[in-house]
Amino acid sequence: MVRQRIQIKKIDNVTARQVTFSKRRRGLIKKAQELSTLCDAEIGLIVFSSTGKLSEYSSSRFLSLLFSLHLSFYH
Amino acid sequence: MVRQRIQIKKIDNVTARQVTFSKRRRGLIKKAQELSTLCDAEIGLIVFSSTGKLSEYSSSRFLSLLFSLHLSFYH
DNA sequence: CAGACTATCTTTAGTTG
DNA sequence: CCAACTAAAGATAGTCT
Repeated sequence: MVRQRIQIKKIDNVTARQVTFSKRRRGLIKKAQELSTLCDAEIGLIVFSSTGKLSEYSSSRFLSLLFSLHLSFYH
Repeated sequence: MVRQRIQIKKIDNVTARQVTFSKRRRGLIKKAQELSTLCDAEIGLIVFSSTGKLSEYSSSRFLSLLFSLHLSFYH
């Protein structure tokens, strides 16, 4: 996306992959936050990195919304 | 983000909010796909619009990964 | 290995059809 | 309501420290 536009395929170099992961994960979460705020949407996002680390984002009412859906499913 | 930089707060006009929602939802899912591919990450994304519509994205092995975790949690 | 920088690419707000 | 366009803002690959 820059200097040279990159191809969207797995980055082989482990270090480069981790760097890109941390930059883009931040970007993705920011975009999710913005969409949630601008459009009043409820968003849940879960990311497992290839090294097994977990990242998550959920908008303020996402989890309670899920829980309500869960309740209405069972009752 | 453009012409005039917008503030990140809820868009009042319903039509404008829906248009922005559909543009940005597409962008968000694209970014999620790219992160998954580039960095070999497993990603799950759930979006409830303010009108109650559901959108989702999950990378190829995300759901089976969740299911494995579920199994190992209960056994 | 984490942060700062920046040239360049991508996304998108506003507009028009 | 949808799609195309475009100028401007935002994201980021590569680099350097």
